[in-house]
Amino acid sequence: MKAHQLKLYNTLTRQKEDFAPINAPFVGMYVCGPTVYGDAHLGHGRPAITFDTVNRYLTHLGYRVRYVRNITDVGHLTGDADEGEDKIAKRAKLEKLEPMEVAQQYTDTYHRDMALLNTWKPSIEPRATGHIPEQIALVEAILNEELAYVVNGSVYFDVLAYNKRYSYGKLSGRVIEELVSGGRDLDGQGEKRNAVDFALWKNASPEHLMKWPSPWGLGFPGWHLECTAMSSKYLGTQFDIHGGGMDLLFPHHECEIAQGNACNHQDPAKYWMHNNMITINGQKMGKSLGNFITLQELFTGKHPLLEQAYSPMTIRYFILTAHYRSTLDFSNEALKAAQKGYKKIINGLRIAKQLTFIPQADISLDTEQIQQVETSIAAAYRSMDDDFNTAMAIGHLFNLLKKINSVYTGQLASAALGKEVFTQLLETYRTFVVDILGLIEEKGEVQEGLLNLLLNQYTEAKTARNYTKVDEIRSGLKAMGILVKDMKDRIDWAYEE
RNA sequence: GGUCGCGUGGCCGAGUGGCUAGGCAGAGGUCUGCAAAACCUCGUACAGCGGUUCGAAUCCGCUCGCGACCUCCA
Repeated sequence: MKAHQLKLYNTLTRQKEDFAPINAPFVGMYVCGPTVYGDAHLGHGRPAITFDTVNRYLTHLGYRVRYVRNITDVGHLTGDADEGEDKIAKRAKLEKLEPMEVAQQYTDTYHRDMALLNTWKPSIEPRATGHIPEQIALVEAILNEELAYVVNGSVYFDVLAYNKRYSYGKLSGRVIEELVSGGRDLDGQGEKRNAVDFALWKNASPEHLMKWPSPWGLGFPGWHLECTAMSSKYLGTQFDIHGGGMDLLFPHHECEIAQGNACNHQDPAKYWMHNNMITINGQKMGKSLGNFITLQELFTGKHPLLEQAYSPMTIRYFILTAHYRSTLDFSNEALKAAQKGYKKIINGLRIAKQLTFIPQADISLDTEQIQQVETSIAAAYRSMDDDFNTAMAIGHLFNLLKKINSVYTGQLASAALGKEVFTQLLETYRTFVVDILGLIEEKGEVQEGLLNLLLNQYTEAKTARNYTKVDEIRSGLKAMGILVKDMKDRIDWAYEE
């Protein structure tokens, strides 16, 4: 294995930095998970796939990753600044269910969709409601530091007091004075001393469904607190990577940094990574805009904007063809192109599995071909080392695929590459596609035994020059998504692209 | 209004101061019973206007257009 200098873009410093884990070979990574009050949509797919790929690549490089991704099942309020209603409780009222029933239901569908997208499960997936004591302890610690205050059974973080000792706004680049003066919600400040303050603990009204006893009375934790509680519990007070969507940068992640410093006197994470948004017609796809498409709708094609269904692997491939820090625009055209690209990659995988090295004494090494292969392999790794540039890595994979296909069709002899390079070609391709990018063959209804029977018939008919029958079989299989490929010396098949 | 980012060929989407991104679509070719697949070749793009430079799509400035965050949001 070559030496890799992985670089990643750190939102905190706004530049690419050499990745150096605090305690190599161990890597601690925390990623903000979903609030389980609705079906997962494309926007949830992006961070899940992005950080799954980070996880996969770090693992590939030999790091031992502990990947923690939370489930938010309480504390997320609707409406403005700490004044709204709990999202899950709201949904529960609508559906006449227990809040935990709602949370369970959407946790299950989230897991189902994430499995379909072939994301690895997190090492630990903690729930906010399972960490109430830890969160209460944090509130007490922050109160002890005199960086929070109690009002009517609620506790608020005192941002101005904090900013005297630390620096609030360093992640998002906010300037505290502007936040204070230029704040928009002049009306709904309520109990807070200042609009920039945020809730650590909220007093629960009598009709509130989810509430716990605390030193300040019955209540529930503020949204930002859970991530601090769970990340520090499972990864320590300072860990390597904190990930999430760009929309969480402010205020959520900013508040996490503030809470971490207030309790532990250090920044919670060394590297902050943020994936960009998925847009639709140039606008962010999100719940607030109501323009989101759920993953299930994509998989089934049941949505007015969808011209057809797109498989989970097509979605995964689609997301990986863009760099994670770029916005990615949704369109049927782009999805269809992704579908074809994905099929091409996967057919290459099938082919790579079949190919073996054939020594041929009469064929000499082709240095130009060898160099092209070696260059592409190195470039694929370099792309991943450069802030997980999957889009570029995929480009190089297609170059490798061309070589594989050339060997497959007999246009390039494996002997011309030499055994070592040939083996490396197949191995690198497989490793990137399956292990790193997480693209796998989707279980089709293809029964290989039946298919081979048909293909034998096909070959027989062809030998007999019964082209009517040949065409019949070919078009019949095509209707089922199978392409028959007439090779020089044999018949093969592929998924239709 | 404040902060930040973006504008690449028909579409999507990478990118580095001079060296082919790639995919999809399209054209031609090889192969083929005909196709398909695969492979080879091709378009010669970087919002506009200035500037820095031997040389910029890549650096700087301005203009135009778009978006994100500032409020729950992946």
